[in-house]
Amino acid sequence: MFNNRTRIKALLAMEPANQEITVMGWVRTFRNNQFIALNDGSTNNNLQVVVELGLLDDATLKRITTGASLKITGELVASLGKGQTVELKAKSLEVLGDSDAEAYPLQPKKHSLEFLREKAHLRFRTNTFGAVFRVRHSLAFAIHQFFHQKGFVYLHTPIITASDAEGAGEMFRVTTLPMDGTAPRNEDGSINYKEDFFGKSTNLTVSGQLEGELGAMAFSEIYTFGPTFRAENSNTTRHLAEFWMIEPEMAFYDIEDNMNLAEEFIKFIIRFAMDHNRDDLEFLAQRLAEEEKALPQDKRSELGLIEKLEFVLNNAFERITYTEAIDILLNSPAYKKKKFQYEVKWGIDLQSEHERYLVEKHFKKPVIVTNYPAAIKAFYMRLNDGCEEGKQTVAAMDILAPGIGEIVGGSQREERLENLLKRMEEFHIPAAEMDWYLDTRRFGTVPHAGFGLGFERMVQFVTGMTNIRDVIAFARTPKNCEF
RNA sequence: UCCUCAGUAGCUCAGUUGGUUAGAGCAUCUGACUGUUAAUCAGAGGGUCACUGGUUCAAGUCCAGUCUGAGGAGCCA
Repeated sequence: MFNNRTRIKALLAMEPANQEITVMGWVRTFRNNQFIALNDGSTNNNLQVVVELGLLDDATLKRITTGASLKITGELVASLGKGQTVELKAKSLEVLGDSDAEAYPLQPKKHSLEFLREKAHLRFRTNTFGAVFRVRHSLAFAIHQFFHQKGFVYLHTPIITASDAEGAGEMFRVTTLPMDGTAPRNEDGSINYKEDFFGKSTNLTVSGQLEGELGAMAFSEIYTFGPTFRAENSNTTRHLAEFWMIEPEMAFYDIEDNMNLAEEFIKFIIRFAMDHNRDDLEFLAQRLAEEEKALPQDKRSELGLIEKLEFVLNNAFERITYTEAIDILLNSPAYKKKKFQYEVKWGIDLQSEHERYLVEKHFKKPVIVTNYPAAIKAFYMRLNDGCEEGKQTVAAMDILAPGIGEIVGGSQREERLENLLKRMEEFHIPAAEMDWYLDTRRFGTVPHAGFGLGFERMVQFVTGMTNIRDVIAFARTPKNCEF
């Protein structure tokens, strides 16, 4: 019977009245042969367990090492020491699992994030990663709550897909054919995928959007929240080969409705984490402030983590069109001083340096950029009517966040069959393979819109972690698939 | 994939213009102490200087290649 234990989070909130309590957890540090800092993951705060002299024999005392798991029964009393209000006076202590102090990699000291990335199987046991993953959980939970209360249907779109028309990046191939050169061939020497498991060439999904649109054409509003795979050789602090994405898709929404939903959504989940993970966020804020002390003045954040999140909650996102964004860049001191590496003119895709300037220097808050040139955006985005000759735009919207860059990419979808077919032709997408998708425009098409939010980027934004590999349990990146 | 930087003890790092036996703090182990807060004090052990090759009387240090990591860029969420 193990479930009579009290979780440390609950215990720390109790009034001490010499009540008998059983706790279980892992030793963070054992001081003075007398004070155990015990953590069970329910909170970042450790419980101080006091082991009085003579309670345990020397052999047992020696087994209380960093990382060991313990079951302790004792009395909850007001603490005599300064660092905590309550502590557990042990009456009995059982070592559930030993932890060889010489072999256990985590020491009661500060470790680098790079080192902990290599010990990802143990890093949940540190303060920083404990906080990050509790916040990650809260954000995930809040996402379901937000959409559920709005009547959205959670749709599980497929992980394996035969569609390669999304154009959202390089894909991972899924096959059961042998890789030793003996796979069946066509007459022209190419691989014969008719012999493969699904009878065609298949991949891991890069987006659930197209399937999501099918759902929206029946339920009115759906969202997906699942893993997404991109085989890009990206080595950055904001890319993963396997990441989680939230993709709401709404019938009877235009681009304006889409932006309103995205902004409300982001604020809701941040608010949820602020309300439910205050301790964790305060710890992370402190960690970040400590980290930034080492940076030169101009590289430090103007606001602390909590202040940044509060600022986002209390201010409307800036909304500008792509054309306005270009004008701002062209009139910026940075442009006039030739600080930009890449050319700025109408028609370019905004580079990281441009997005950063808009978000971090000019507006200093999240910015929604809309109405991008049609030439640089996906085929399914709705063509805007009445555009100037040579300046055709689409009803796209990207939300740019300080420090992260693009956190949301979305659009109103092209619901007019003729326009969609024309765009697919321009993008060399074979309409025959997309017949199922085109049926939504043939049978009861409606104005609709949606967006994709990169979950890990959102977790980065809320926790202040600068490397995306530190906000997912076991990161998959080029040349790295441990655990 | 491109650019830049880095790889020395379990961890974080120092190591001079190439020159004897490669150092520190923390961790670990042993002992002391016992109301500590990353406890403290004393002592001890711990190294294929990423790997391969080259230059040299002599390489942790110089050169070339490879691998790994970090930051930035591109691709994007």
